[in-house]
Amino acid sequence: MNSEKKKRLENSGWTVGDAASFLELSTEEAQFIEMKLALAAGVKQLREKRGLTQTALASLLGSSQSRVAKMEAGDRSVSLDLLVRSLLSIGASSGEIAKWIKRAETRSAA
Amino acid sequence: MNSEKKKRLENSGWTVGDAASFLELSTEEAQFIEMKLALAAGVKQLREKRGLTQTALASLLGSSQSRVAKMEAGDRSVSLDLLVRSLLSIGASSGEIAKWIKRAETRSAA
DNA sequence: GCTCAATATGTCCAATATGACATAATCCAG
DNA sequence: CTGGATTATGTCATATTGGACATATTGAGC
Repeated sequence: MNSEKKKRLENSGWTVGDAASFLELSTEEAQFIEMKLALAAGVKQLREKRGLTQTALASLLGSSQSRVAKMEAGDRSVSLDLLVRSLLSIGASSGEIAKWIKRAETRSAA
Repeated sequence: MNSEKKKRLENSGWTVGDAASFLELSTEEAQFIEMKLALAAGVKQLREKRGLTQTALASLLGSSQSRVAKMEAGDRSVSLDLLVRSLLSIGASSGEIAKWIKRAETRSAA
C-alpha cells in the first residue's frame, strides 16, 4: 500500500513518517487528502488549459504566485475553500468540481 | 430571483442587503455559498439518519454542539473543510459528497 | 553553460476559522 | 403549563490559513 500513494502524500508535505504512522491515517483523513490533491490537480490542469501562468492566475484570483504553486502542490497550508473558490474563479462548474471530488474516491482505495 | 434564494442566504448569516448588492454576488461566490449550504444540509440529514444529536456528533468530531449547529446552518464562520471533514466522519463517501456538490449547481441557477 | 521565464519553497503577520463556553430559543412528553 | 432535552446564537482565545515577499529550483532557447 505504501509506495505510490505514500509518495503522493509525502510530496505534498504531509510528512507521512514510517509505515506505522502512515497506517494511522484514518480513512477519513486519507479521503480528505485525496480530495484536496484531486482538486489541486484540477487547478493546475484548468490553469494550463487556459494558457495561464501561475502569476497570471494569481492576479486573477487576487493572490500570489507562491500561493498558486502551493495550491497546485496540495500543500498542507491550503484549504479546500481556497481550492474550490479558485476552481470556480477559473470557470469550473460545480459539476466539474464534483467530478474531481468523486474521482478522489477511487484513488483512495488502499 | 430574490425571494427564495435570498432568504436562504440571509438565514445563513450572509447579510445580503438590498437587491443591488445581492446582484453583486458574483456567480462564483453564489455557487460557493450554494455548495456550502448543500453540504450543510447533508450534515444535518446524515446526522439525523444516524439518530445522532448535535452534541453526540460534536463529540464524535471532537468539536462542540454550537459548531455543529453552525455547520448545519451554513454559518459564515464554517469552512468547506470542516463540512467535508465532518461528512467524511459521519460516513459519507467522496461520491456522496460529490453528489451534494453537484446538486448545488442546479440550485444556483438564478 | 548562460539567461530569463516559470515554478517551487520558506517565512512573516494579518485575517479567518474553530472549539469552548454561556445563554437563549424550541420542542415535546406528561 | 412545566421541565428536560435539543438546537440556536453570541463571544472569546487560540489555531490555522492566506497574501506577500525573498529566494531557490527548474526548464527552454540560445
